[in-house]
Amino acid sequence: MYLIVTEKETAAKRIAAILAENKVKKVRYPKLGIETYEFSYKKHERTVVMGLSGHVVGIDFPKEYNNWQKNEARDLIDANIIVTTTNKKIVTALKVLGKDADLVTIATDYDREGELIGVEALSLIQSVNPNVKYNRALYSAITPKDITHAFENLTTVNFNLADAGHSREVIDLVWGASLTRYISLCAGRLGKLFLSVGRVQSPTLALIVEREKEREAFVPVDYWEIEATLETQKKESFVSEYHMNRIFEKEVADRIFKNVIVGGKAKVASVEAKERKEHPPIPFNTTEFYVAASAVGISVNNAKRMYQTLYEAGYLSYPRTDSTIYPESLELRSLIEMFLGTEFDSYAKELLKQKTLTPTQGKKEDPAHPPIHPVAPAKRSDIKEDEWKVYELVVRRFFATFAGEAEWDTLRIEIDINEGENKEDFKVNGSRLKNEGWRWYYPYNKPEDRLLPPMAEGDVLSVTHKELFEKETQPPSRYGQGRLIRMMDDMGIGTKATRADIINKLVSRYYVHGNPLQPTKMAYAVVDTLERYTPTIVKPDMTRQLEEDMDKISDGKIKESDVLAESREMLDNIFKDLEKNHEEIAKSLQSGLLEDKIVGRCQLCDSDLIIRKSKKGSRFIGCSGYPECSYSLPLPRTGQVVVTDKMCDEHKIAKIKIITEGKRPWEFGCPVCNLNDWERQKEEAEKNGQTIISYSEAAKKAKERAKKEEKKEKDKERKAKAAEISETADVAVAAKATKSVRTAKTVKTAKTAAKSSLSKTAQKTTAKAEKSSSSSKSKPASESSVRELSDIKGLGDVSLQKLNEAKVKTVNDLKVADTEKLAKKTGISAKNIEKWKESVS
DNA sequence: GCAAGGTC
Repeated sequence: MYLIVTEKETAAKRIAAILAENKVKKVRYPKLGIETYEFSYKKHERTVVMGLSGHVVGIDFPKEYNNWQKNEARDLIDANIIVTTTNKKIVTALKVLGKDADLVTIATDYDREGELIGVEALSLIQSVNPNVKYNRALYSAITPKDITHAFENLTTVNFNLADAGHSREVIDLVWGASLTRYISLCAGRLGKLFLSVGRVQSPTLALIVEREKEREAFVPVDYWEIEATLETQKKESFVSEYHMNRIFEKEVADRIFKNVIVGGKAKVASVEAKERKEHPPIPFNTTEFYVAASAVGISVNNAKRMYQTLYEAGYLSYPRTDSTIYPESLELRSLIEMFLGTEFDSYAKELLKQKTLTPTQGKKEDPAHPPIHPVAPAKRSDIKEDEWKVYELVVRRFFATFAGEAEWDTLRIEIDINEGENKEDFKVNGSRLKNEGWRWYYPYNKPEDRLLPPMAEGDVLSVTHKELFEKETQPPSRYGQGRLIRMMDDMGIGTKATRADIINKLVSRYYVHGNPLQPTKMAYAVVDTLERYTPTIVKPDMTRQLEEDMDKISDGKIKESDVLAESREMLDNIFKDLEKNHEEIAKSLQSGLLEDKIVGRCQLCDSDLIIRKSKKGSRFIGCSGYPECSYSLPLPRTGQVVVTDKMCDEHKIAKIKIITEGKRPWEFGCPVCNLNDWERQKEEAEKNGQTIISYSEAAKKAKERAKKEEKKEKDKERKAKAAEISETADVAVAAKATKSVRTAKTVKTAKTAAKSSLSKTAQKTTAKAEKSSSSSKSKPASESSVRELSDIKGLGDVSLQKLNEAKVKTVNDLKVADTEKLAKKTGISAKNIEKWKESVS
C-alpha cells in the first residue's frame, strides 16, 4: 500500500482528488475515528491519503518534574525531555496504516514546521515498519499544476530542517518552562495565577509595557489652532486654517486671531492643482488580513474565528500564510470568473475586461501557502451575517489587487488675510476622487471628497467667522491588536499561526487587558525583572539568533546538539545571576503585585485603598490604615479583579473590571457608586416592604447597566475612529470642520463627513442587518429545531466526539454542564462551549 | 498549573 501523509485533513482530501485516476473512495475507520481517501495512482493500486492535525506529538518533561515546589526551576535546564502524544487518535491511525505501507510520501506543508511534522509522522510509522521506503512531496498551493508537479518530482526528506524545528521546540520548552517557574515561585504566584515567560510572549509584552511607559512619561504641550470661515464673491463659503496647523505660542496665536477680523477681506494668494495617485493594495496575508479586519471594526479574535469557519466551509483559502505574492500556479482568471452571476457580478465583469491580469504583490513569499483569496462564491444566505463581512472583505481585497490606481485631484490654496503688516497666511486643501480605480472594488475607509468653490489667484474673499482652539499634544496611543500583530510580524516574532494566540495568552495571564491593550503593574514588574537579569528573552533578538542557528542546522553547518548545549549553558548562567539576586527580584515582583491592587485613596484617612481577601476568602476593598480605619467596599465574589486606569470622577477611585476566562469582561465600574446604588435600592425595598435585595443582585443590575454604557461608548469610539481615519488620510476631510458648523453648501461639516466616512458600505451593512434580522425573525422554527448536539451551528465532528468522550451526549447534558470543567476535560475553549450553550438556551 | 508551534 502507498501511504501519503498530509498536514491537515483538507489537504488530504484535495490532493486525493487531484491525484486519483479514477474515483476516490472515502474510507472511514470507526475504530480509529479517522477518515482516509483511497484510490489507485500509477502502479499503486491502493493509495491511501491521510491527514494529520498539525503536530500529533510534542515534547515535555517527565512526570516527576510536575511539582513546581519540589523541583528547582533550574533543574529543568538539563532535565530529560520526552516525546508525548498530543493526538492519540491520529497517532494510532498512523501506526495501523503505516504497518501496511511499503512506500510513504510525506506531503506536509512546505516549511520548517511541516518538515518536522512530517518527520514526526515518519518516526511513528517506522516504529512499526522499520524498513518502509519514504520520500517527500513539496508544493506551494493545492492546485492540479502544483500537486502533479510535486508528485512527479518527489524528493528526499530534509532531516536537517526537521532538526532545526526540533531545536526550536527544545529551546522554547527549556527556557520558557524554567523561567516561568522561577518567576512564578519568586512572586508567590502559583496555581491558576502563575506568571509566564517565553521567547515570543515576553518581547510582545515588553512592547506593550514600553508604550505605556512612554505614555506615562509624556508631557503634554499646549498649542492653538485657528480657523477662519471665508466667503467668495458668489457667497460660497469654506473653512480655512492657519498655514501652520499648530501654533505653540499663545502670544502668536492671540496676535493672529486678533488680526483675523470678521467682516474683513482676504485674497487668494496662490492656487496649486495637482494629481495624486494611490496604488492598489497588495494581496492579504494573515497579518494584513487581521489589520484590515481590525480597521473595519472586526476584532482579531473574531476575524480569526470567522475566517476559520469560512475556510472549513470551503469558501476561503487557507488562513495561515505569510505570502503576499500570488504563485503562478494559481488560476487567477478563473477565480474571478467564478463571481460572474453572483452579487459581485459587475466587479468581476469589469476586471475580466483586462486582457492580462497584473496583480499587485508584496514582498513576502511563503512556500507553503498562497495569499488569502476566495476559493468559492458564497451567497449571503449561505453564511452568517458577520461572516459575510469577512467574506466580502476578502473578495473585495482580492479584486482590488487586479484593479487600477485611484486618482485624486488635489488643490492647495493659500490665502492672505489682510494686506501689509497685518497679513496672515491661511490655507485650505481640497480633494476630489477623479477616478475610483481600485477603490471602487475596495471601498473601506475611503476618504471623502473635500470640495471647494472655484477660486483663482487674486480673488477677493471676505471673512465671515473665526475660531480659536486651545489644544494639547496627546501621548502616543496604546497598541490595538491589529497593530501589535503587524509589529510582531515586522520584528519577526511569533508566526502567522500563533501571533493572535500569543496576545490572547497575555490577556489570560492577566498581564494586559482592554483593546487597545493596557498592561497591569504586574506586567511592568515582570518585564523589568526580565530586562535586568535575562534581557535575552525580552528582546526579539532571541528569535533572530534562533533563526540563524536553525538555518545553520538545516544547512548542515552545525549540529542540533551543539546549538542546544550552547543554549543551555547560556540559560544556566542566567540562573546563576537570578539566584544571586533572588530576594531583590522577589521584592520587586511582589511590589508590582501590590500596585495592581491599589484602587485609590481612602475617603476617611487618605491611606491607600487596597483589594484584599477576607478570612473566609471573599474579596473586598479595604483601607491600608486598618485596624485604625475600617473603611471598606464590597466586590463581586468571582473573577479576576482588575484595576483600570479609568477614574470615577465623583469618588476619585479607579473603576474596576472583572475578568473571567471564557466570558466577556465585566465593567464593574466604581465600587463606591455600586455600593451607593445598592443602598438606595435596599432603602426603597424596605420602604415598600419588599424583600431586601442582596448586594450581588444589585451588582448584576449594575452589570446590565454597564453593558449598555459600554455599548454606547463603543459606538462613540467607532465614530471617533471613523473621523480619525478621514483625518489621517492624506487629503482628508478634516474632522476639525465640525467646530465651524455655520458653513454653506460647499463645505462638508465634520458631522456629515464622519457620517459619510462610515461610508456607503457601513450604511449598506446596516440596511442589510435590518433586512436579515427581520428575515431571521420570520423563521423562528430553525431555532427550536436544535434537538441534538450535532444541530448546533459551529459544533463540528471533532468537538462532538470530544463532548461525547466527556459524557456530554445530549443538548440537555450540555445545558447543565459546568462550562469551565467541560472546557478543561475536552480541551474545547470555554468561549465556544458558552456560545453553544447560549444557542440552545 | 510551565513554551511555541501546528490544526480545529
